[in-house]
Amino acid sequence: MNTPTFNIAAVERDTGLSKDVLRMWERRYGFPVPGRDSNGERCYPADQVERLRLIKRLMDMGHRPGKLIATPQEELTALSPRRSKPEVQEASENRDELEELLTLIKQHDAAAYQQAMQQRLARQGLQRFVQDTIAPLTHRVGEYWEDGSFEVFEEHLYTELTKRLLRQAISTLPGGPRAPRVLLTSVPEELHVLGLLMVEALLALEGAECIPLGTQMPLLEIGRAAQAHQADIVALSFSGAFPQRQIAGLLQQLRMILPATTALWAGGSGVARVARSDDAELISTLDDTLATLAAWRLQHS
Amino acid sequence: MNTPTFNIAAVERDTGLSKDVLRMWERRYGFPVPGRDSNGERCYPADQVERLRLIKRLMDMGHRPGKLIATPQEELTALSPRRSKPEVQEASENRDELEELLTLIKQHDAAAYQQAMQQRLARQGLQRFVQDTIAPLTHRVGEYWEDGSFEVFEEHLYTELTKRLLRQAISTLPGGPRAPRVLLTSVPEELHVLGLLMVEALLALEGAECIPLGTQMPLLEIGRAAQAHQADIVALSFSGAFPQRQIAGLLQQLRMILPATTALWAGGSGVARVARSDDAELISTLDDTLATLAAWRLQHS
DNA sequence: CGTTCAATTTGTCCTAGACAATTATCGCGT
DNA sequence: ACGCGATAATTGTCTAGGACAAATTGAACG
Repeated sequence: MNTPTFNIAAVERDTGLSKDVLRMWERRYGFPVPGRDSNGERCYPADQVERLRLIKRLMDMGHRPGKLIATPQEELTALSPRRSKPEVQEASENRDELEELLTLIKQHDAAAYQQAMQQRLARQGLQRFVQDTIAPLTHRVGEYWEDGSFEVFEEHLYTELTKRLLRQAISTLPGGPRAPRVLLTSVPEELHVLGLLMVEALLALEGAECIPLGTQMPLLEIGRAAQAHQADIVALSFSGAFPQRQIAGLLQQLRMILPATTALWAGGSGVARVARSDDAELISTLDDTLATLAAWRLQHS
Repeated sequence: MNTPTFNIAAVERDTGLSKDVLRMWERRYGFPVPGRDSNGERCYPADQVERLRLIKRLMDMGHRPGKLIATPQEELTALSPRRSKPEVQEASENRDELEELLTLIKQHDAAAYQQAMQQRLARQGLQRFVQDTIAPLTHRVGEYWEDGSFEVFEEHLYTELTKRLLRQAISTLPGGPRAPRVLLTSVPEELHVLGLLMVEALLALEGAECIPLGTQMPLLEIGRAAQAHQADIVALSFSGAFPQRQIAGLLQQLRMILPATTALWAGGSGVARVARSDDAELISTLDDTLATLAAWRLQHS
């Protein structure tokens, strides 16, 4: 394995830090300090890219970049989650079972994981499977990812396999015209789809008609789609990684685009800290989803 | 529906044109000409965003931006595909059936589409279903999208429903340890997953063990994943929309990261015009996939 | 008619400054 | 001691134009 160097676009791709931020850090903090090629363009060595990715991960946990960059490399161990989580422990039996499932992922044993999950699904039924297995499991994966126990590719494997399970389960639900019609998608830049699938499963179980459009729909297209499908509700998902500050503005813009009769729901861990407004219903937990659906039905009966 | 304005970041999100390009076009061509807010920052009105998206779509079809921007709005009709395609017509019966399937999508009738596809899958078997139904259908969707017959959200609906069908079909295949072990993924910025799923279906049918990691894996992570899963082959997918010029460099970098014993395959319509090299096997058609697999087996027997 | 070379087009990168939004810190009143 | 508001530090994104290389087109020539 040689040591390739990365240009600034490659570093942006691999770290998620924008070119502007990379140049700004270099100017302000003196890190990173890439070499220059014959054209005077930045060449980042692999070890600096690695450090940048670590810093990004710690930032996503709530640390400040200024501190992180000043810290020497022993911050490698300073990755204890900063957000103090009260960590309401569930019934330990269930917890242990979930840990076992994640152990299978850590061992990269896709087949065993899928089989174990299928069994759980059959035992619990779809609703409890979503609420008691997939949701806490995904949350746990997020924690493991934050404290560095999960590699990126392990998280990807978990996501991919779990997506398949959920989609398969959803496809077995009865079809036919139902109400309300819910359009499920996310805005550009937001590509986490697991939350959408969980919501879809719950709504479909409750008799709603879900129109899954995948992720990354431009705002104007969401408006068109809502009209074409005569959607009663547009449901968006924002992951915790989505820049908080943009959410309120996005919802406001979308509210202006959508007909007044179309409800706008926004869910996912990204909306937890967003201020309430008249633009959209904010849904912070999976239970809220069902409550909000019930409220909608009451209002439209 | 009011007329919201978009800041430059929102336009980048919704059009896929980078901030640099938006500013450059304004400087060079005099379009777009956004208003300015109280901070002197650009505010793009909705109609200009709309025009930019149209221009972007025509560019993806092979037109040059300079010409497009100079053209007045009647280019709306000038969207006949520029790449002259010989269009080898298939047996018209099959063609008509495919058109019917797409008509269901155009009518936004998800349930009918899924049912029709399930029937086809049962009738054709998975391999022929992939090669004779999904592949040409996806190609056709691409053409419809290019000539403006398909809206973005219709293409999304097609993709989402088809993904589900494929994943479901794959999940019914027998499990267990098989060979070779193929790691399937794509690089960051590349999020088209249908091609990967088609390849996965074909390889799984041939007895390969597929490890699906979804899309958007950073290069260094692909290396780690290949090692952790002891992959024999790393297969990447590049869609036609992926910037051609970056592909060769990416493959070269990845080749340096991977152990020499791990094969590197690159497929998808994006690699069609990439020059051959020793870094990776280029796979331009689905048939090539099976041929390349056979060649690998011959070499490792 | 094909091929090579030059001209044009086009995207990305560069520097460096400004400002607004967020977060931290301090001081005050209860 | 603790909550709250005001100031201060931090940090990301925007703006401006200049430069250059990769890709494409067009022209000249064999």
